[in-house]
Order: sequence, then C-alpha cells, then structure tokens
Amino acid sequence: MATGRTHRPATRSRGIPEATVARLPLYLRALTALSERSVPTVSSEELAAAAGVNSAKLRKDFSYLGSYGTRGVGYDVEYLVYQISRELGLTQDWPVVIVGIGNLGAALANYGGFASRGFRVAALIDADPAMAGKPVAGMPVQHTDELEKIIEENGVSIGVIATPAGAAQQVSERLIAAGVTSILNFAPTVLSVPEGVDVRKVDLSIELQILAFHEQRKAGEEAAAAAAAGGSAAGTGTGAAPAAAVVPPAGRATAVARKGGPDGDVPAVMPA
Amino acid sequence: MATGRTHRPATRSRGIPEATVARLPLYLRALTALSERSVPTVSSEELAAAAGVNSAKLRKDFSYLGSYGTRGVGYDVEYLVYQISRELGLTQDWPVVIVGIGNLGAALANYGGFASRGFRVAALIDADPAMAGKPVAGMPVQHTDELEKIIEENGVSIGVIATPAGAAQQVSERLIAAGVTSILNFAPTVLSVPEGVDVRKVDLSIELQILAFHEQRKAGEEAAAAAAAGGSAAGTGTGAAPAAAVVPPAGRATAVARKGGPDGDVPAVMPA
DNA sequence: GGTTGTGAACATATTCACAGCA
DNA sequence: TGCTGTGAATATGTTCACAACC
Repeated sequence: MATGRTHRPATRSRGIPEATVARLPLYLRALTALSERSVPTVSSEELAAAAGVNSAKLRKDFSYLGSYGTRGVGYDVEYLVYQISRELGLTQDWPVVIVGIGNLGAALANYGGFASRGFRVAALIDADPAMAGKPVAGMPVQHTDELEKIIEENGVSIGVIATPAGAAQQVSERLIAAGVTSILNFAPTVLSVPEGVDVRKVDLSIELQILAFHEQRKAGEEAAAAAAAGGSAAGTGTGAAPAAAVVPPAGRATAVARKGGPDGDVPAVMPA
Repeated sequence: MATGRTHRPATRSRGIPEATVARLPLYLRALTALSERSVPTVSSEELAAAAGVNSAKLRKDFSYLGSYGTRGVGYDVEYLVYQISRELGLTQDWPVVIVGIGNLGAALANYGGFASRGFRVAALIDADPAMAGKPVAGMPVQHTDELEKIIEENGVSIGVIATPAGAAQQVSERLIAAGVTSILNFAPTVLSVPEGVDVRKVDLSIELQILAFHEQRKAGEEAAAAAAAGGSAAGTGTGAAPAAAVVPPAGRATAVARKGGPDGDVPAVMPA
C-alpha cells in the first residue's frame, strides 16, 4: 500500500483508529456492489469476504462507528452505505484539482472512481503552455498561473500532485498558500508541509520494491525447502537467508550486479 | 497510503518487521540522493529528516539489518545503499509485465523509477487488438494472447495490473497460472489469489477518501474551536463530531445530498 | 563530544472467544 | 439458533532514554 501520512499524530478526535479509517472505503465499495444487486442485508462474514478482510476485524471496525447491525441477522446494506459515507465525509462535495497532466494526471482525470464518491475534478493544471486549453477527460487543461485563482474560486481543499519530483515541493507550497489542506502526492519526493496539512503519498516504485523483497524471500524459502527435502535436514532452524547455492528452484530473477550509477528517480511522466 | 497486502501473515522469515520493509525504499531513495551529491556519511538525524521519519525509528529499522553505522560518526552512504538494496532484492534483475495499457499503464511504462531500481519492463500487454504493435514508452504493446508465452520466456515473477476492475481477477489468474507470484494491482477490486501469491494494492479512490475523512475532521475542529472561542467554553470535552451549525469557518466543501445511484467504481482508464 | 544500537515503556492493531440479543 | 458487539489476550509498531562506543 503506497501509503504515508504526515501530521495528525496523537490527536485522534472521536477515536476512530487510523487503521479502521483506511478500511472504511473498502467496506464501502463492497457494500455499494451489494446495493446495486439489491441485496438487503449482509453478515459480517459475507461482507468481510467481499472486502478481503476477516470478519472479527470488520465487526470491530464497525463497532467504532456505532451499533449498526442486528444480532442474528446482519447489517442493513443501504443503512451502512449511508453511515460509512457520512463518516468518511462523502455526503459532501469535494472539489479537487489535479496538477501535472502527463499520462498519470490524465489517468487520474479519467478515473471514474472519483466522481462516484463525491469527488469532483474542479480543474486540471499543467505548467506546459502547450497543454493549456487542450481537452483531457472532457475538460480544458489550465495553466499553472491560474492555480491560486482556481483554488480560491472553487473552494478547493484537496489537491493531487502528479508532477515530476522536481516540481512537487513548489507546487505543494502554492497549493497550501492558496488554501489547500490535504494533498495526495504521486511524485516520488518527501513533501515538507506546515502543521495542519495532511499529505498522503502513493509511490509506485516503493510498492514494487516491497514486492521484490517478498519475492526474494520466497525464492530463498523454496531453496531452503528443496535443500531440506533433498539433503540432510540440517540447519532448518537458523532462519538466516539461505545461501543462494543449490539449483535455482524456479529460476526467476537472474542475479546481476547493481550498476551504482546516477538515477534521480524522476518519473518520466511529463513536464508540468 | 494505498497499501494492502494479501497473504504472508505470520511467517516473517528473518524477522524484519513489515513496517520496516515498507520504509526501506524511502531510506534508499534519500541515500541515493546523498550518494549523487557525493556525501560520504550521514547521521540518523539527517537521513531521517530527508526520508520524513524520526531518527529513533530509523535507527531501530537499521538495527534489524545489522550494525552498519559507526557511533559518533553516522552511516557510510555507499555501504548503506548497498546493504539496503541487497536486503530488498534490488541487486537482482526483476522483469515485470504491465497488463492494461491505458493512461495509467502508459504512465507506469514511462515511469523512470522502475528501471533505476532493478525492475525491467519485459512487456506491455493489452486486450485491445487495435493497441497491438503500437509503441508505448519505446516498446510495442503485445496482445493478451501472448501473455503466457511472454511470462514463461522472460521468467517474469512480478505482474502489474492496470486494467479496468472487471478484467482484473481473470488477468490475475492467467498471470498466476503462468508463473507470476507477486502482483501490484491498480484495479479497484479485491483479487482472490492462492496461498503463496503476494498482492499489493494501489487504490487512488481510497486515498482520496481517507483524505476527505481528515478534511472533514479539520472543518469540525475549526468549528469547535470557533464555538469555544466565541461562546461559552461548554462541551469542549465531548469529542463528538461538532454540530455543523455555526458559520462555515473556512467554508470549503459544500454539503450535498449523496446521489445513491449506481456507480460501479470502474476506472475509465481503457479497455484491456 | 557525538552518535549509534537497543532494552524497556508505551501505543496501536489484530485476533480470540463468548456474552447478549434478535 | 445465529450473528453482532466487545472485553481480554496477543501481536505489532513506535518512542524514550541511555549505555556503549568511536
């Protein structure tokens, strides 16, 4: 999960745990699907399966919102949809701006999941004058010069940054100065923001690196298992990364010396 | 944090905590930047600031890898880069395939951060025959029919799914059947996969919903603060969501009844 | 003096297991 | 009987604070 929050450390207001908040959208999606199929009620077991969590966790999560279920029966789908939407603030209309209209920004602009959840794309903004006026997702791209005006006129409090890494900090400062207090950052940089501003980070490269870590483990475990099965059962208990010796068990990922050269880690997405 | 792991519950092999693994890429990025500026050593305090975490956490994280620092001095940048890369498995070459070449898939294909970290895009795959052969990021898109062949020939173990939600489960099954054991899923669906397969999920809409939750809190807190300052200081301790009464303090996010209509939550990204 | 590495204290999150209610 | 709601137990994660060392 490409995730990371800045600020908002100890002061959790009405005491809904952060981990629970992060799962509410998941439940909401599963419930919306049930609602479309006109399913009237659902048990914690069924809903948990649909959301990909276990049922005890789901019940605990819901218990923080209140007692919205019926013992022996389950939860009323429509009612829960409403309660979770309200808790998440999705009964309001949230105008957002997307800054940086490269491939990624365009993908975000076209993403249907935004509009359906109370988020309205108020403007697409890019620094490239050649982009200005071009329609993306049925909406003209506007130039960065207009940023402050757009934010103030639309009362935007949520900004999405999809610019290259080099531009992100400056963009965030302009967004914040104009009134934005929540930022979703796709640029691979740590943004430094004042107290009171929330930043969430989505980092594609980090997610892959975490997968690679587990892949490597799997390869090692396979090798260990093969070794334990094939040879004497010695040393199974050490838990240390098994030597890369033995035959490559499933042979994936060829070892290669890491080229230590420059890198920069900037997404080649687009100028913004 | 767009994050979510499936499988791999209790069995954490050599005992590097999951939370630590998730931060290693962050440290690595900060270290790479230092390395490019030819900075020889760095203290936990400095590195922590660059990575956006606190220094105690960073030291604890590093302590799981081993004792790579020097008391009174700090950490050798190059050495740490190597150690973390190795731990994450980035000294290997990981071929990946991207399935679903819409805006998002194209953005991923163009993303420079992949190549620079040992990830190599082995193929771009799309279900639309009209896409076949078209170059994206300097590489021809291949048709889904080729999926199994591509994966086997290249020894691909990591797949990226950037298709619409409806196609994702089926794509994941084909990937897994062909030998993929780690999936990065951008489609807004819960994938069900067999034991032993890792799935990480990046969900744009979920991240925004989490931000909206905190935004709503902020508005409430401002209202409460205003009320406490203006009127009598009654009821500050309740912590309950303050009534939406009083004047809108910073006035953002107009209240609007949620239209309960169908939704589907499918990204309009592209057919794949 | 300065900084790491880490046990101990604390905080958060998950899971268990069952009482309580429809 | 069946399922929720929740205390208690456990597991994981973070922070403190300081001894060990350069």
